[in-house]
Amino acid sequence: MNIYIGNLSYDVSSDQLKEVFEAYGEVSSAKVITDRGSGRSKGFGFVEMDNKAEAEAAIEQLDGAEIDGRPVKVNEAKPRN
DNA sequence: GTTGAGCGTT
Repeated sequence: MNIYIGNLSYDVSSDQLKEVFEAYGEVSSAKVITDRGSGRSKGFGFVEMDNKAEAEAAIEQLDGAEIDGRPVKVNEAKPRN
């Protein structure tokens, strides 16, 4: 399952994002999107979890939770084009 | 600061 995380702090790295989600299950990949030109975070990211039940639990538990002082928005990701 | 890449080209 693919998960979108919005309203992320610019200080959160892909590794930190992965650590947060790993508290709820196995994370196959995690990525914070950074601006290609400036190299700075765009304030959102993605996490992939193989186990659907764990993914749904992570979304439910982490939506609105604070990461680095910011209440993040978490939901199932749209497909990338 | 809300739905992904790439930077020697796409």
